[in-house]
Amino acid sequence: MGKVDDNKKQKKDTLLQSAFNLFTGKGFAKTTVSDIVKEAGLAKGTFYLYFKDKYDLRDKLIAFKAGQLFDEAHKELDKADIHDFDSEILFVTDYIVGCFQKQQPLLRFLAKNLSWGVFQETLNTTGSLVTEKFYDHYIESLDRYHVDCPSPDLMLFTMIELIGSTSYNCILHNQPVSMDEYRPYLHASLVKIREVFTNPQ
Amino acid sequence: MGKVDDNKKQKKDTLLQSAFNLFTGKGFAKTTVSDIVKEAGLAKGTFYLYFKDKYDLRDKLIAFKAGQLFDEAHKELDKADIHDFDSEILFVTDYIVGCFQKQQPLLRFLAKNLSWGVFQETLNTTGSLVTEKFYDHYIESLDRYHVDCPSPDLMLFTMIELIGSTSYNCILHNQPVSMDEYRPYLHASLVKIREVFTNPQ
Amino acid sequence: MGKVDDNKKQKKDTLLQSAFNLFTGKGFAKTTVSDIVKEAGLAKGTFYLYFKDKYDLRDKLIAFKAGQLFDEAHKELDKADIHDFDSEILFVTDYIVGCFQKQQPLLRFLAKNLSWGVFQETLNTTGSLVTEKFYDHYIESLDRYHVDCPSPDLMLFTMIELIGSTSYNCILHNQPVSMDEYRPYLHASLVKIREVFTNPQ
Amino acid sequence: MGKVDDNKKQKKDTLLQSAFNLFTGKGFAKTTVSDIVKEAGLAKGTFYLYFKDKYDLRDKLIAFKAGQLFDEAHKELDKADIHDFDSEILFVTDYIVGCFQKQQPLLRFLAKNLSWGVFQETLNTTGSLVTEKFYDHYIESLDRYHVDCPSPDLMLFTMIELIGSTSYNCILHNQPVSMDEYRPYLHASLVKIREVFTNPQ
DNA sequence: CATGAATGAGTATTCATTCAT
DNA sequence: CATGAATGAATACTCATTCAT
Repeated sequence: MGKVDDNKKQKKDTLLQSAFNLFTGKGFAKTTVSDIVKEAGLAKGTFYLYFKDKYDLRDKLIAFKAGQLFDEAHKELDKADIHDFDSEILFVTDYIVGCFQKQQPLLRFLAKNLSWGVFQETLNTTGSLVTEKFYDHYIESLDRYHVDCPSPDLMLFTMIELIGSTSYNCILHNQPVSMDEYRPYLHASLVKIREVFTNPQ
Repeated sequence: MGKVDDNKKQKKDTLLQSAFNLFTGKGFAKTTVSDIVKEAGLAKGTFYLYFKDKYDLRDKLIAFKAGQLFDEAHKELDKADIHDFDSEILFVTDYIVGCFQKQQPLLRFLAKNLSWGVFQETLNTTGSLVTEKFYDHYIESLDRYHVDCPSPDLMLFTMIELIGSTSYNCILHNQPVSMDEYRPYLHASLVKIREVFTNPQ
Repeated sequence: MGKVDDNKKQKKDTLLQSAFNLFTGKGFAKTTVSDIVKEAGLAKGTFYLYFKDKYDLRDKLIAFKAGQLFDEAHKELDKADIHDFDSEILFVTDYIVGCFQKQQPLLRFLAKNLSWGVFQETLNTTGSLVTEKFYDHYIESLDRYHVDCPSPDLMLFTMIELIGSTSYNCILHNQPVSMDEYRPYLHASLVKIREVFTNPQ
Repeated sequence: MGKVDDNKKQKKDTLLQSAFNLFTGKGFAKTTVSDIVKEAGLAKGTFYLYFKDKYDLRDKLIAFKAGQLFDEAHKELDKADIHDFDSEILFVTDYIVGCFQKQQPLLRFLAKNLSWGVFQETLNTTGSLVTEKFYDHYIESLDRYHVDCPSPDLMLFTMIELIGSTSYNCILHNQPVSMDEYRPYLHASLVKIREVFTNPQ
């Protein structure tokens, strides 16, 4: 990668980061392209060199941030001392929920976008293979712990949807209860969902 | 209610209906107040006699449409010949999912707004008590079928979130599978969630 | 016509006149919609209430100005004491050429647009019947002076094209000669063209 | 001319040709410098090595294309077996009109630019002497056929203007009639114009 | 010579909102 | 109450031009 390409990558990243700050700060709708380039310290035209429009940037940003989140969760999981499948699920759940609690703007932005669609997209769109690693680990864990799960995708889908949508309400609006109060129920529900999708050995 | 009030109510409803058509047709962001009044056959100024702005109308519309949906589900449930709690849950689930399948624009609009927040809002905001009836029925059913559920709100919340977010993906994008393929898993998951929140007798 | 309609007509005319001043002053391409509304003392949005865009205004302006020119020529012809067909032709020619000499910006604007296409357009587009009167007079004159002209449209077309395009060069650029020097040749050519299209009696 | 110069000439020609395709395709105003260099497969900066701006290129292109047209007409005339002055005029007229009919984009581009001004310009601007040859031939023919024409430039001017502006309407818009229908009248008019500018022997 | 990333002034166009009728 | 003409701030997007490589 030459000097020019380095420079280009850096410009693009600056735009993405500036946009993220603004989107999480004042919301997507109220953020203008002018705001973004001003924050990034670049010229208006430069924006259009890297993104088709504001929506294009947003989509790429969602995929990027979601991928990043799964990647971090995966890394932490590797470090942790866990020896059964359910514990892995709950660990990742807690990690993601913890991130959301610490970074509510991130949650607000990813909001209800943390769904299967994005999960798929991060796999394909992102140059990096971050989500792929996470997914591979998931599949391997099923095998490692001898979990007989005929439809692993559907199980993962169900869990991600439940985590995402309950986080939104409990963390951002404390509705119907805070996430700390809800977490035990979420854990129990996830384990039960695991039961639905797996056969006893 | 006098003739004038009738007239006013009718204008408001016309605006709501026109807005719904446009929001589901070309999306909220791309729908302008001009579009709405043109579709409604009213003057621009008239809009502001009934709504503060586009966002005000949208919020009222979400509450209205969501309330309507629950109300219909409730009415159908009353007509049906059902004699246990889980069957009631699955009946309502199937009714709502069925509506979404038939009216995908409705799903797209309510989309991920069909959450606890809206559910609460319909209870308070809407003049009508539609959702209240649905909620009362739910509480009564727990009692009628002797279901020992210490946190009925949390159970309802968990179910609504799961139904809403999985519908979005399975119905609108057939991702990861179609709703018809996913429904058995959704049913099983809901029953398991019911177990999480209830104590055996 | 009510007060409001009067007001609207006046706004539209103000925009047309302001645009004409600017188009003839600094050229069509360099005139912006902002310039036009500023000159007219109106708001930007008002422009789009009356015209689709700058091009729409230009087209309407060409038709309007061309029609006006023919109308004036026709009125002057009515006043003049002329008793044969060729004299009428030369009188109108001189009148139009005279206008162009006095109002070179008008010539520059109408430029090579003073062609059969515009002539037709003024007949249809303009609400007024100005050009129609001119055309009717032309047809009647052929009859009045017993001129046997099987294709009056083609004759008029040929003359208008020749007058328009030679005016452009001779008046605006004095190329190849000034209009005063060229006029005798133009007259002679027009009379000869009349001969081409008419049968001797 | 060295290899480098060849290369330069070729780049310039590529730009001219690309611009011509685009100008005739989507119009001058809507064609951008970016479009031109993309079509030419060159870099943006390269454009400015050869032309001052888009307008500079256009002017050179008009002169070039018009000169080319006259040059071809002249060459064909040389090959043809023609023995009187009027026939030469009509031959050239038919050749030019024929080109326009076959290449309507060319007509649209040269459009009303095919005037005395351009004719003059091609004589001076173009490095080549193409138009000069055409003009010399014209002057020589007057002499050869003993045509007594005191103002040859004015005669040529009148004819070119008439041919150009009638072609525009009849060929591009079939207004007021098609060129095939109009051609006899054009011929007759040109011969009559010749009469205007020449003295009988 | 050639490149193409970067620039940022410039422009068209939209649209929520007001208010005189 | 209802209207819809008028407003003008706000914004997206373009594109000619430059200049470091």
